[in-house]
Amino acid sequence: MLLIDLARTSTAVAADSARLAKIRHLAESLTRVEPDEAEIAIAYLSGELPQRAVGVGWAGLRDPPEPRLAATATLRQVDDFLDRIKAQTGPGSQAARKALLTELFGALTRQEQVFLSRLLRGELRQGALNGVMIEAVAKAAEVPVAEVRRALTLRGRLPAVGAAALNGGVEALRAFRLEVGRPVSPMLAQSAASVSAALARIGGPAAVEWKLDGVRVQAHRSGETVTVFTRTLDDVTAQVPELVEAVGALPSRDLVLDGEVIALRPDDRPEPFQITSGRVSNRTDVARAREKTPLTTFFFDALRVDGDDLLDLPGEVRHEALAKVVPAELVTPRLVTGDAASGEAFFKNALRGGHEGVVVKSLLTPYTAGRRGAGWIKVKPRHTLDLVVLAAEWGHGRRQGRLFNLHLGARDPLTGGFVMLGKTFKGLTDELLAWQTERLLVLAEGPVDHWAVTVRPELVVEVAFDGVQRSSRYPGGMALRFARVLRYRTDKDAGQADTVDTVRALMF
DNA sequence: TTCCGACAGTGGGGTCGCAAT
DNA sequence: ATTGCGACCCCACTATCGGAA
Repeated sequence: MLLIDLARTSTAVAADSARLAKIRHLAESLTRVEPDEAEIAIAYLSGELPQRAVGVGWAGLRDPPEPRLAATATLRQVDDFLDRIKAQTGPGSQAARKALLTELFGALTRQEQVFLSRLLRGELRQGALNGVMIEAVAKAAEVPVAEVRRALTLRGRLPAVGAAALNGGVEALRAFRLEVGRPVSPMLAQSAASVSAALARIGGPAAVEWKLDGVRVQAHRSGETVTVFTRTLDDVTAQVPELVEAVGALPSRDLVLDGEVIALRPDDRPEPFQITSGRVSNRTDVARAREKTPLTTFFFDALRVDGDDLLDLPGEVRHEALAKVVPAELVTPRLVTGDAASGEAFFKNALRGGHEGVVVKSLLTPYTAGRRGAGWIKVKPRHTLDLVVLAAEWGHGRRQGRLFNLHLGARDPLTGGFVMLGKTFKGLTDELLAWQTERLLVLAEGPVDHWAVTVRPELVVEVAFDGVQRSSRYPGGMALRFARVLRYRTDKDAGQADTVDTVRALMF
């Protein structure tokens, strides 16, 4: 199949807003693809690369060569090129990568260049990614969607699962099993404002568990071999020796466990997320990193124990299996209750320990990987501040022509000025977007360029956020985590905004 | 030789609008 | 009315390369 074929499909998918129409376009394309190119086609049309990442980003794609007029590149040829680009490492690799990229793009038409460039930047913007592709694969392969989902849960990668469906049908999909050593898509959680709300949504007794602000891990053990994967299914075994040792010491030799690693201080309070994250990412001197920042593991689920696959069993049954093979100190603290007051008390207790919040888990639901099912609901406290808009950036895509991303500042009583604490674009409705664009242009100070607009610091917004973290980016040395707009405070002027001192007090 | 800027990639994430159910 | 999905981006960190000091 030619790349232009996929580029055209992508354009058609983007042009139709109806999801079913997108699915039709994608499925039609998949029915025509050669068996040995199916994996590539599925990956490209769902915004992924078979190589995952090839070391090319925004900067490398800045000035492409003149396009060709005739489209001749096949999927296989493009894929081979990307393999070669990815393989470039060591001295001179940046130039070599750039040269290969130029050669590749020089062989493409304009439409192919645009498609591949978006794909490489991870900005396909056709309104169809994995979720829609699952349906398209099912349609093209004439198999039930549930079969595709089930296989995807167990295999984690849609291109591989989709190719199996197209080439081997239901039978090939049923051949996917939970395999020790091969990561499963992790189960994700919805969120709720309070434990009572979460319990109400679950509608019965539930497990309330500490939510630790660490890194999600999936540990596999087969015999003496332990492998550890992250949420995105990357292998981090070498980076977390503590976890490998802990799992290696368990009595069971056949395990798949779900949990979290976190750096704790000597008093058992958690380090800031930055510390845990940095430790897990460190690959150059793990031994020294471990000495300085040891990791602690907490498991909260078991997907397989001693030959039994537990994915389809109720949460509480899986937890019982977990508790049987994992000592209590390695199990995430939890409370099973149907009582809102006890649940809230447990939540407060987790916060007192310095933790992020809790996850409320149904006792009944199976391990529904990859989708934010209603089986798990996270609850975190919410802080709010009234901050001043210092500038705004223009939006993209559907937000084109609207001032979208706000620069937020707190009042500095010492200087009478404002200290920037971060940005946010979250929580803004279309209506609010239109209003703020108009309002901010009136307040514009200095040039209105294509990137951002600096404004007189007069507009006050109420912002919610999860916490304050240390920052080397911002002059105040702190940044808001997960900031989102709640509403404009038109009743307040900038002089009534919260101060940097208030923010600083929240940092510890 | 060492330092540092630029870039890519990955960790953590929330909220909106739309289509479909 | 509810749910699922994609789009829209945030900040922090590490690793790497390659040019400057």
